[in-house]
Amino acid sequence: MNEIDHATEAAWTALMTKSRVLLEAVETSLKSAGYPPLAWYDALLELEKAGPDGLRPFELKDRILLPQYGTSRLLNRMVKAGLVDRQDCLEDGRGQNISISEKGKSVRRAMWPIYERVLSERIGAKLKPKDAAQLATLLSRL
Amino acid sequence: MNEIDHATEAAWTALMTKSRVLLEAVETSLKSAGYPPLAWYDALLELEKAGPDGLRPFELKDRILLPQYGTSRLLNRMVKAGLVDRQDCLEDGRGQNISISEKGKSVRRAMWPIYERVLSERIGAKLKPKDAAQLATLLSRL
DNA sequence: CATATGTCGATGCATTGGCATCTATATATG
DNA sequence: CATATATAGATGCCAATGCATCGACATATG
Repeated sequence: MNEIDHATEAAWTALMTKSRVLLEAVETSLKSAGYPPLAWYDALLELEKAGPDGLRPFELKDRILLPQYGTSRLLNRMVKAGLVDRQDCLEDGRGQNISISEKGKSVRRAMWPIYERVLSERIGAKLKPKDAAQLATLLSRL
Repeated sequence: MNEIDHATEAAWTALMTKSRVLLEAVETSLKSAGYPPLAWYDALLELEKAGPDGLRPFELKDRILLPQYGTSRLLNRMVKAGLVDRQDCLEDGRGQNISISEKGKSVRRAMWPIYERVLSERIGAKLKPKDAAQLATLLSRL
């Protein structure tokens, strides 16, 4: 089997279109409020969830779906911006531990209302919770 | 209203994750088969659908969801690769007409089986047509 | 222990993308 | 018609990304 049916194509097209439009809406809102891109939020959130021990870069990259070099550079920028702390890893001489700083926490907290507002307007207002849940379920099967 | 419910958040997360993973799968397949990125396919398809008169760049940009400067540069590369032809626009001295070349048509045709295979494996095999249609419908409401 | 192989993270190089701005032409307005 | 404003498309500058590869350390294998 290889030919795709019309519904598959429609789902793909809608998936690409809407994800791009929504992502751009989020990015635009964050930027115009003076905040960093969404990728920074994702990284900050994962680091905050990981607790005070933080994460190794290779662990983080799997959670934020960024390539190894992309994660390396993102962390550089975030260190420079003072949002995360980098320290040498004791158990593994090659590695390092990344943890969120207080400033990082506060930036993440400040970004959330902006982010949430877009999601609320663009998704919450358009789909009842049941439909949103159904959407999530269908997507999770991909 | 501004607080988002759990289902909205789950839908958003799944939307971001799956769209990125699927897109990357498509891009990887195309690249490893020696073809250009998906954006080129999209542009070629729109130009082919537009017929022999082709499209003005500003028309194309709306259909492929690219910023003006992105479209300008994409077209540069595609002209250089010989996939599209650019000619001055008669009705508007500022503008130009872009049309797909024979080579462009054949490249698009050759890309499709690669593209389709990924969609088939990643979507068609996972969702019955009815579910895919349901997914498309839910997404279309966003 | 010595060597081969694997994993972690960084980086040089080239390509792509974002932003602001420019030129040229078109259209509107007095 | 003269001037102001708007639109089409290109581009300089800088930042971000992709790719390949590197150096450092870790682990497996003889």
